[in-house]
Amino acid sequence: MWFPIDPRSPTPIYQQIVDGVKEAVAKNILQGGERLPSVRELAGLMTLNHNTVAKAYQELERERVIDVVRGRGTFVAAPGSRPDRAERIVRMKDIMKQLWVEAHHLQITSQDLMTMMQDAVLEWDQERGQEES
Amino acid sequence: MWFPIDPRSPTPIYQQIVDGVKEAVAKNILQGGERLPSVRELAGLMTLNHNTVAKAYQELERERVIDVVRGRGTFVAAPGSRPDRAERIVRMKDIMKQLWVEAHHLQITSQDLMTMMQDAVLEWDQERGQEES
Amino acid sequence: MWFPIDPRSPTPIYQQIVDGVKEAVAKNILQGGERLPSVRELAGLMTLNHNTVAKAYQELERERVIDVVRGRGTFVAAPGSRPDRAERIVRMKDIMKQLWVEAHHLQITSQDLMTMMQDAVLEWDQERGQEES
Amino acid sequence: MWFPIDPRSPTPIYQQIVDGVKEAVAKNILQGGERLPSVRELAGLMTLNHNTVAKAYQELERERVIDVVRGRGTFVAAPGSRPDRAERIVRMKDIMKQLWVEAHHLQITSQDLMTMMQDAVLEWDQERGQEES
DNA sequence: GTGGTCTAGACCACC
DNA sequence: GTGGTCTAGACCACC
Repeated sequence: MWFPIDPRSPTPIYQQIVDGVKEAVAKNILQGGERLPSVRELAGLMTLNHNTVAKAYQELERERVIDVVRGRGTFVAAPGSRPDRAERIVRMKDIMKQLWVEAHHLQITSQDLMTMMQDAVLEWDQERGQEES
Repeated sequence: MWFPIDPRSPTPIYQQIVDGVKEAVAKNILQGGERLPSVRELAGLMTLNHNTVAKAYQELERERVIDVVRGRGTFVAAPGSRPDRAERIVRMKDIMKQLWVEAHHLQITSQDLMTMMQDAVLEWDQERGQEES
Repeated sequence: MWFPIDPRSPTPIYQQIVDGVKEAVAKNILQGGERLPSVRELAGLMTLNHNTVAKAYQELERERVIDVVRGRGTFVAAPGSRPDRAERIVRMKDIMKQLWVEAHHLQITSQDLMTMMQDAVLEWDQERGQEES
Repeated sequence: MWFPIDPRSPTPIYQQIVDGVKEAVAKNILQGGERLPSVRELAGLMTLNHNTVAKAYQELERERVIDVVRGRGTFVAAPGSRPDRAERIVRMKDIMKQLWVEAHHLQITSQDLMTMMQDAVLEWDQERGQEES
């Protein structure tokens, strides 16, 4: 498990961790049931404050991406255990709209946008396939 | 021209204005050369401080979405005058990845994602078409 | 005589006129004694407010670049009639420093800066030579 | 770190801070990784409002001169992390032309201009050398 | 403690 | 009238 942290980014560090873990899960780099490093381990590895990592884990647990089991450790949630579908669908529409707005400012037609998206998705799906257990 | 502002959102108000104007331009609700309300007019209409609106307009000018002519007013930029393509392409890939990651957490297949995107794009393109001058 | 005006630039329009006239004089496109268009003529040609042009001419007269003769017209000053040397030397040092600072942020060595400057100066001197009366 | 602020200058105060920091970095008075005073510290030292300093820091971050790490502080960027070369080269040509135009109005020959520039550059390079770590 | 945002209100340059 | 800047002071998220 690894992902880059940019301390200079306007995105808070804890959010970058949240995004990084979610991406790793989406790509199957982290798989259901797999153990994550403890808060203090990860903080050590990334030279971050352990409060920052703890906050990221709390957010990931709230989003049902991971399960924190007191005294045992932190694990990637089984895919079945992630509901809050409504919230995510709203969020997806939001991201789709952002994408469409940016495309138009770039003077990219909707058709070209769909092609670009298709290509990118194929690429990420392949990365994901390679990690398949 | 109108878009809702949520003062309690974690997204800063000035950023909501930036996003709102960019969306309106992408949807052809605001067209090239069209005049925007003055900083103080818009502030009055939205019951915001003029500084907040001014900050939004400055950001929109930096992104080449609008042209600010001191002493005269603020205008939607002609489509041709918006470069910084490289920066926007990077941004688009970023948004596409976010979308793909969220989809996987929702257990939406890439194929379903493409279908949802297709539908949404059709819908927005239609809204845009209706505003065509 | 011609130079482009960018109404979108943060540089005030009257300042752009001042800069444009000064550049034309430095390049010998405008020569000592030559008549400039009247305030209203130039305003008409450039579709600007005549107040803007008048302000530019006032500034050019203050800097002794032009002579405004009431009832007769406006003329490029003879080279001899431009003192205020002290003020200009201060200004030159200022511009030189800006140039040096920008170069360092660009990671251009002072030696390369001098070479670039040499090349640019040769080019402008040639343009100037072609206009020689 | 120090530079004078002239509250009556037409150059906005926040821009004077931007210019001052950039000059200090070019002169090695501020070195890569070095911590700048916090927004409120600098505001206190200069008896300015913290918003004015914050605006300057935001502009310096946009120009990649400094790194702002939220909640931690503000640091001079490593020299490697400053791209936007194209934009800066355009800006340099601009400044070079201004210099050349001013020189001609002062009736300084191009040759004398190059000599003055050479001398000034030597002087600033020496200041810079003395700060070398 | 760190930077970021926002309101309120004043003042300025430019048109 | 137009946008831009600045102070004063409050409040917020993040470390």
